[in-house]
Amino acid sequence: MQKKDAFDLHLFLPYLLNQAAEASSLKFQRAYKDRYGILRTEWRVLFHLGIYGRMNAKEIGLRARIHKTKISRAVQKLEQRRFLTRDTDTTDRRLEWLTLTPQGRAAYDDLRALAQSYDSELSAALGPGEAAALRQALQKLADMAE
Amino acid sequence: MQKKDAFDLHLFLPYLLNQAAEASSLKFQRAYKDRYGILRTEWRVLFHLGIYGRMNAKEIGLRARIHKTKISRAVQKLEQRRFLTRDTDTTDRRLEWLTLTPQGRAAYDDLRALAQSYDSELSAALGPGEAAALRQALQKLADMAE
DNA sequence: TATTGTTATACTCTATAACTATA
DNA sequence: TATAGTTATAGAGTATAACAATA
Repeated sequence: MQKKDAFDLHLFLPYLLNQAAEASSLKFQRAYKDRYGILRTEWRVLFHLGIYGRMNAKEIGLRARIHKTKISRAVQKLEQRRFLTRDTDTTDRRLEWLTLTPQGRAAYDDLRALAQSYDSELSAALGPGEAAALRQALQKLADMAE
Repeated sequence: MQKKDAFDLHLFLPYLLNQAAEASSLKFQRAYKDRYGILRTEWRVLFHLGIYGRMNAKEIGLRARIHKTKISRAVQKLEQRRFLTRDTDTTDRRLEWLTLTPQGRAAYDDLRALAQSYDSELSAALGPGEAAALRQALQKLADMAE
């Protein structure tokens, strides 16, 4: 029996979101780490280049809401692993265009397939309607903090 | 126009969950940090003691799924801030019973009220039905990783 | 002066092994 | 031997200020 002012921590959204995010990230995290030795920001940058093609750091930062310092370091790592190449823009030499190498694209293709099947697995566990509703609610929350 | 094999990163559940968790945690995180100078694990331990009363580290770890080393450090910090006291169990001297001090309870009461109003705010932004469905889906995901 | 990207630095969070003291 | 809790250490993630090069 609970008191009038009872508070259920396990229903508190920020707490619950963290638990779910951590649990659902673990499996995928191990995959990109074990297979390619990359970290969170690095796979996110890899995916942006895989999905949208050639981009510069600024654009990636805007789309993924990642700070430029994180991107800078992730790009260095991905370059060291020969997953991307950098080309200075010819008219504005502050800009660097990033492109996946064949190796980078192969890693992306592999991880994307994995992400897709893992996402399907999670969606199936939730049920299709529930999964769609979940995505919508999460996007609302993510956008609130703009 | 998207290719057949297009993958929308922003619909990938682990990614989306992280974005929403981070966004929704920020505001509350600043509150407990600015007001009481405590960190994530510390407020979680504080809340467990506030909600359930006297507990030992093991019990907190089981309920909150926090590793014992994290709890150990959080308890030390909370003790330094005079938010809790430790009492060795009389029959099994390996056990330490943790109890909030009046200061600890005051901090809990303050933060709990804040958490409640923040949670209401988030729920209202989502709509009541959607918020309930969200909580249910998140609990399913959090429990999957047991 | 403003912008793109880099470097330095500090703090937060997580994971694991090894340890103590008790049982 | 097993358990409750501690310490040490490393790795991963985040945040911010200051900087160089270019516009």
